[in-house]
Amino acid sequence: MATSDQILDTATVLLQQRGFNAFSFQNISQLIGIKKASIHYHYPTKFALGESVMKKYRSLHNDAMNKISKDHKTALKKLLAFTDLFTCTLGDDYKMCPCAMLTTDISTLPEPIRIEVQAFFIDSENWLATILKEGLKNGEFKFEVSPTDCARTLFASFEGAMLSARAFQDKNRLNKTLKHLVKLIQA
Amino acid sequence: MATSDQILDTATVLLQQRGFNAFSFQNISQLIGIKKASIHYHYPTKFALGESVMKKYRSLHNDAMNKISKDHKTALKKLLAFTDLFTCTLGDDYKMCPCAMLTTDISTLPEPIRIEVQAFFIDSENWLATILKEGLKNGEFKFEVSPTDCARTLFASFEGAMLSARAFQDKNRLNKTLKHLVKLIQA
DNA sequence: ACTATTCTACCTACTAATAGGTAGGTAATT
DNA sequence: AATTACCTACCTATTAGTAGGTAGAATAGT
Repeated sequence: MATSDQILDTATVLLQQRGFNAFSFQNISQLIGIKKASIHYHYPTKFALGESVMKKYRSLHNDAMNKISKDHKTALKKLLAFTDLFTCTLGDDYKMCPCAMLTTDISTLPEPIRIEVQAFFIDSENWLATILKEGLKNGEFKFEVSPTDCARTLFASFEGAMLSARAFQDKNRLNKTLKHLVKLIQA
Repeated sequence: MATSDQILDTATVLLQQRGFNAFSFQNISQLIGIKKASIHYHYPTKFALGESVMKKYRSLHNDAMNKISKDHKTALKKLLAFTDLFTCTLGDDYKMCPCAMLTTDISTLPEPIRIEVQAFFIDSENWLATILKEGLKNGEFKFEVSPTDCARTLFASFEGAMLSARAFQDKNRLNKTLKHLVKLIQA
């Protein structure tokens, strides 16, 4: 794998595990076996690296959502597949979504990263709103707010559920809450 | 106000705004007008300070919950008053709950702080579960999971809603989601 | 009541480690 | 000859934390 991708992937995991202000160029360099200064050749600043991390993560996340739209027929199955993304992200080491990590750090971050974080929220919420509209129309779901507002509630709640699971190192906290939230909007 | 309390309160706000790994003893000392080294007299280490912050915040939070239990009659009104705590915490500068901040930072924190963070979750969830049980019994609420699981879902979702509001600097994102979540369990 | 001692709550001055970032060189590839 | 992808060596700023000193208040002994 290209060094720039190794840097990006390592930074992504460190961000998910520790947060933006708790990992360093030295951490990355030691993990992939290059010198600290060499990272600056690929990413001039830490902020630039952070922005690239978020851009790639968002792109992969959009790919995953598109795949779900293709692979599943019912709105419910699509929504459940979406919740699986959170379970996968949490993994065995209780990694957070980079978007949630950067949101807590947001007051220390420059505008380009903030915009990427918001874009991640918006992409996810838009995809969810589409699925919710679909499920509302064909009677799979019921909810009394707009699909947009319901999507915002679900996405924020999913992120919160990850946080809770992380605090207790307990995957059940995530899985149970995901299932419960889906049940709450089922017709 | 006693210096140790000034330090504690300043640290609390800095934690809520920036996260544990993005504020320093120097930040605190400059804000309250003492020397950096003097903070170590009151709190030997940054971790000790963090633990004290969380202990005081949890204590005040428990007081607030007890007051709600006394001041309101119906379970619904108690739950709504609870959601107001989140709105107040967010404030005008989009502060997060210290518990959520420390949860993202948790892999960089020692055991005593982790225990405090978990205790904050548990205190909140237990209080919520009591209110939910009450509302379920008298027909104010309906939900198909245990009060404990429902409490966990609600609390995690509330924290997620704060995160979302912070990402967009938009209080509506918090308020709408809080209202929506309450509505979802109303009978 | 007066003195001696101890304690409180700071201070200045320092340390070792680490942070992000830069300058300039080099070996291999194009 | 120029470009790519690194390297060594360095910079300045900042970090948490420590050592040791000091002014003033509280306490104890006579």
